[in-house]
Amino acid sequence: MAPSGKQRGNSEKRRRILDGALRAFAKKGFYNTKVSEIASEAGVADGTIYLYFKNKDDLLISLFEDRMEWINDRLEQELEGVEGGFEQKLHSFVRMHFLLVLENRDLAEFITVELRQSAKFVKEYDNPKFTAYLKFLQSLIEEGQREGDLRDDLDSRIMSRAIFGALDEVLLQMTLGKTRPEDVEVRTRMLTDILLHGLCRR
Amino acid sequence: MAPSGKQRGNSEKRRRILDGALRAFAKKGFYNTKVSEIASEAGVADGTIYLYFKNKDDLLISLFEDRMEWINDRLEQELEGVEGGFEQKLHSFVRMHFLLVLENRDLAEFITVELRQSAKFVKEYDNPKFTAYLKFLQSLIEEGQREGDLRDDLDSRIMSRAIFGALDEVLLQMTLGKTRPEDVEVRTRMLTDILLHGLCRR
DNA sequence: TAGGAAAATGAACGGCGATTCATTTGTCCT
DNA sequence: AGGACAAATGAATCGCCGTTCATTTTCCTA
Repeated sequence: MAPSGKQRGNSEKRRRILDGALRAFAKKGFYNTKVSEIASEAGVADGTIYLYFKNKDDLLISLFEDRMEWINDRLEQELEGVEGGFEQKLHSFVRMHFLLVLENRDLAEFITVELRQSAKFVKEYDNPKFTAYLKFLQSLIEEGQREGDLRDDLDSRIMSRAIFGALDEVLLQMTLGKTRPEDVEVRTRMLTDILLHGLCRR
Repeated sequence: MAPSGKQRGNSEKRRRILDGALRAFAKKGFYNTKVSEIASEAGVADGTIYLYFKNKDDLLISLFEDRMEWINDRLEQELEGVEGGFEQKLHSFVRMHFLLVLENRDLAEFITVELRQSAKFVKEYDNPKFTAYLKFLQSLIEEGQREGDLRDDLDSRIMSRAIFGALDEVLLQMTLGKTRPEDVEVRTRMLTDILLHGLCRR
């Protein structure tokens, strides 16, 4: 029996399909990508996809979970070792967000463009992995508040959204234009800085 | 002859179709909306749509232009009369952005969800009306810098993106959940405040 | 090495939905 | 009134593409 869509792990072919789908979706978007294109991108037959995923929607969702999980893991792992207060941690967070996603352009296009869609139209499904991302950012903020670095009159839930939105939009711009590695550093510093200290002259 | 897609202005029916399309797209998204659904939402026959728009894509683009133009006009007009420095202006801008878009929920869903899509997949087409929106925000920032209220070590192009991203993401959250009118005021104050002064304790 | 099961294949199917267009309806002159 | 022109209609068309499944290939075990 073929493993069902929910089946975790193992299969090499499952990976190939997810990778192919990422490339295809990044290029033309979910709705403009034919299943047969994904198949050829992955180097498998059309039918094979249905051995690993229930249907095209399931493939989209699975791809999300897979990539968001990857991002979350790496983010958590990288920030583990960061010493210093909130300032330092936020800087690392922003930098990591940019670097991880830009590490491959396709992922950036996929995340920035398709996440919104799924937020709404696949809303019976929770998107727990994206929620986890936001939670992570949120607890970073709450920690900063507890330690006294941060103002505590701010709703951390809303702030985490706002920060994600800002990062995501700037990322979109970087993705569509051509970004040089040094731009990442510049933008990281700029964004961290205004998030911490605001736009006003000190 | 029927007026072509590019034809500006006049027709009552054109309006009805745009309004119907907005409602339909907000409910199910562009790709999940059938042209016949738009037609019935607008109270016209399927074929009528093709008298006013070249095809479904053209309808999407036209709807964008129409609504973004509306937002830009109202924004400009409302901010015309605002006295005071950058602080006051930014506050009004944020507040207006929220109010205008939430004024009808459908517009909010449409803008937050579909704008991204079109940013990428209809990219041969410039989306000049969205660009105008960003330019407006950008010149607000530059004015603040010239008048000395704002730090001038910040790239206004990137900042305007970041601000838009933050607003848009918070708006998305408000759209999907149920937002009470007083929430708008709270969020406006909160966002304006951290944009101006940052997250750090003063 | 045979044979049986799991995995993979890709041609064919079927439904859907954007678009068309022959026909109807409405409007405006004289 | 009537006819000419514009606008609107909506049923029928047709190409597309997600999905299926009969067949083939691969893999394992005895």
